[in-house]
Amino acid sequence: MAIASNRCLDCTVRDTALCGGVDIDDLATLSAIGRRRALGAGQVLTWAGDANLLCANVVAGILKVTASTANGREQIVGLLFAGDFVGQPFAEESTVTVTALAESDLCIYPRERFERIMGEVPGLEHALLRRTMASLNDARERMLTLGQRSAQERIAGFLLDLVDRTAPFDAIDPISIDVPVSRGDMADLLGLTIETVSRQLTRLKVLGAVALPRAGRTILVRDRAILEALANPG
Amino acid sequence: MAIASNRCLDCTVRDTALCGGVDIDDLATLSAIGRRRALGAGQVLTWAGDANLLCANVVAGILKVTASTANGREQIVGLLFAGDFVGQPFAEESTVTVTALAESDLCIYPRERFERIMGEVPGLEHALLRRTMASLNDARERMLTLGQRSAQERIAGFLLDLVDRTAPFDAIDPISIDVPVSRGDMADLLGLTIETVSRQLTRLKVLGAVALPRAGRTILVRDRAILEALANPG
DNA sequence: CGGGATGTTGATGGCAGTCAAGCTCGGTGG
DNA sequence: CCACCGAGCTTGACTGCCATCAACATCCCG
Repeated sequence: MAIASNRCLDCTVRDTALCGGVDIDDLATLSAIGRRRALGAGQVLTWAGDANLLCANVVAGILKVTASTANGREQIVGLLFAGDFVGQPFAEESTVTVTALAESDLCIYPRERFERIMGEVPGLEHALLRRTMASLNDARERMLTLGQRSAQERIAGFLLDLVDRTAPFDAIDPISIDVPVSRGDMADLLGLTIETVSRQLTRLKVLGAVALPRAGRTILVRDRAILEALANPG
Repeated sequence: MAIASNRCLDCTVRDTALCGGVDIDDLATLSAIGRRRALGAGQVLTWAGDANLLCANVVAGILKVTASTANGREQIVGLLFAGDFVGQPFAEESTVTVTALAESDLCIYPRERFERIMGEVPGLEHALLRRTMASLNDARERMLTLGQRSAQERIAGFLLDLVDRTAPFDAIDPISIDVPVSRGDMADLLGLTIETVSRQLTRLKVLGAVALPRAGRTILVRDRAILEALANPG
């Protein structure tokens, strides 16, 4: 028990994850049902349509949450980073597929046991509610993008989100950012095709907004103002 | 107190709304801070960007939740019907605009007081969590539509949703449905333009899937199977 | 150094947006 | 009762953005 508790106290996402607000004593309860699991890039945690057996906290890495049409087209409906919560408590069946985009570590709980603990550990349900509402806000913003914005606006906005995520608030150009997903995933995230993503990026390069060293996942933002103008025209 | 409690017991959405799972005794607490408010068609309950002052239950009517770009394009990110919860507890600022699409009745609570009561009344926070997760599922399905489906698929899927919402499970064609929103709102909901919505509807008419008596908000679904084939091609 | 995965670039076409005109329907007032 | 009017809806002509198909370049890893 003490060992289990210590395991949580040492956790790298102790402060940012769901368990952050939980009392030290209650941590042991959580810890007792949690198991670490590593996922390789491309490995799937849960499939849409399968029985909904688990919840988890992301300890490290990055995962995508996807929904698919009957004929196989895929839409990324969310990205998960260290500290994020994964899963759908109280649902019998999973409605989304969760896939690791890179090596990831998770702290996994059996769903039903996790639900029971939520009723016992004060603050846990509240914390999850806040996270779920934040996810909903995120989803709504993404709906706005998917429904109303042009390819240009989507790419520029995506890059700005990345800058805000990785760089300090008052960072000055140029800022080097590491795109955590492939072009294909960018396309699925933004509701575009790979080719359109690629074309818009080279357009940004021509405009001088970014530089694309060695055609890969590193992007150098040379002029943030240009990106902001393109993301919000008008 | 007894009067207040009775007011809730008589409520037409007592069973379906958030307060459905609340003890009769606790209802009085909720009732004490709730106020009825009627909204005319087109009236706005909350503006995106304004201080987030209230939450509410929809007693009757229909409302839209919208997000907008800086240059005025609008995306409907959700519809609210009788029994649905409105608002963003724990947020200082509202991120969406909520507008009545038709005459609507709400049961309004001051946000901060509602938050306090959530901490006191057992089951309330849990019920809200479940609703929020349902909204998130809804939002994800809509993201899939906005990102990946053609105009044809969007319209057919939308009509099928309406059928499922209004008609009994085993209803046989033809089914008459009442579209609760204007063409313009359909467009904003589906990420299309008014003209495209109109064209796709007449296309469905030509295909024999629907009939459009007197060009308005009533649609007769003649052949549900056609709609299903169009909504899920491939 | 090869081979597969990933990313870029080019040519083309179709779907849906835009602009514009006409239609339908309900309401209003002469 | 009918003429008028305006909002909402439909239809048409045209344009343009982005998807599609295809070839090529680059990167990565054995």
